[in-house]
Amino acid sequence: MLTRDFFDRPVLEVAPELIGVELLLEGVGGLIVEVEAYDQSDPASHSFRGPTLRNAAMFGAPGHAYVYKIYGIHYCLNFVCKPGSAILIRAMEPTKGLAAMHQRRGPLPDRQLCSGPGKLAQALAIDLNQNGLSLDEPPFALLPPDQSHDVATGPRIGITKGVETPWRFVSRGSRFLSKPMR
DNA sequence: AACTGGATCGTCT
DNA sequence: GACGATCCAGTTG
Repeated sequence: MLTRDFFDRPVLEVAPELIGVELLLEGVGGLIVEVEAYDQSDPASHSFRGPTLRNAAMFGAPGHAYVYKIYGIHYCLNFVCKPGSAILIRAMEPTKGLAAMHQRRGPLPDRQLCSGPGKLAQALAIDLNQNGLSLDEPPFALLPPDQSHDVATGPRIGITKGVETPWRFVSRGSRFLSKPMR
């Protein structure tokens, strides 16, 4: 299990180490293949203008979930690191509970089940009920990688500020990314 | 393959 | 009152 100490470090140190980690919610999930880092100095981050009701979890204890709703439709899952910083989980390679994920996402190819932050949240049935939950106890489980992964870095996706900041981390060559890297 | 617009609503200005 | 750390379907090339 990945415990609080793992997350109580600089967000740029933690983010690449999440590639290959198995994320499960109620036993359903897969291997993390794409993440993005956000911190308080970053104009693209929800924490940039300080604590609010929505981003409260981002300023809480490390090792907890920060979930928010975007565009009135989708949910996105983050892992909180040091206060004001978090890592957006953007894509996974499905490994466990494929039937449950297909039930929630529809009869899609496996590579499209979790290939984006909103898709991943839908596949795992994540909503605001998970906001603020600890990542080292049920319903969550985080298991360390059993192989090493080649991590590639590049600019983040879908933002309008901090566009050049290369804080996107992906498993190089993975077929399960939200978008190919560069 | 690349781009466009629509869906839909909580949060902050 | 505008906008977003998105997704999908439709159109165009």
